[in-house]
Amino acid sequence: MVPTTLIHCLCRGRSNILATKSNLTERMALLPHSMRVAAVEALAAIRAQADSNRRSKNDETPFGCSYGGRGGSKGIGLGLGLEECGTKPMVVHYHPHGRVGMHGGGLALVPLPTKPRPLDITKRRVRRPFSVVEVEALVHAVEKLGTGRWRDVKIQAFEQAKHRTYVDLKDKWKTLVHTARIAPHQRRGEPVPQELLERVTRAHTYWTTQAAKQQAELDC
DNA sequence: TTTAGGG
DNA sequence: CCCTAAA
Repeated sequence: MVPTTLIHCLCRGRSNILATKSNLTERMALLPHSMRVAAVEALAAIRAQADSNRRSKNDETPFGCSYGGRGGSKGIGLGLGLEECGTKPMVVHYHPHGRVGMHGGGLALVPLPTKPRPLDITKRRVRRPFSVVEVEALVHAVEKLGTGRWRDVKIQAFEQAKHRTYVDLKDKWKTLVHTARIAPHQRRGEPVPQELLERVTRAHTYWTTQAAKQQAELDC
């Protein structure tokens, strides 16, 4: 099994370059190819900077560190000693889609998280993209029940799908509304038929208006 | 537990 | 997907 999100901060403390070199290599072997390529570049760049700094300040050597990240940034990186960057510990983050990266190629140098990740990636559920069939079922249910009864939507359209909670359905609806608004080329994953997206927009507009009317009644 | 939204 | 304040 190849973990897609690396183990939580595998190397927190400092250690010499020799001890972490193999460490890092092992971890990188588990990374998807795209990330591995970026990682090599990142490490080379950071190492160069670290070497440069060390020459003038006789600091400690950098250490390898990889960990599971969130929000699109898969943690891969090289932690640098406090003095390495002249500031605080930093690590190179690789962003699959290069949105946040500032060094091109989706790379970004960000502060090394000090406090333990609040989430045990161990408990995180495996990703399960909604199929078009599921989207169809969701849209159908929302068209009839509305946007504020996810528990009912779950019971009526996903009763057998034990891995789809009503919160998941609510979240999916949110992304569907968003998907319907952005340009097709910005969408990812299995394409959702345009007609289905139109129904999403329809239902969304309808139920939003409906909720507004309800509110108006309560106001007067 | 369910709703509702931000993370 | 996760986290969680409110209801």
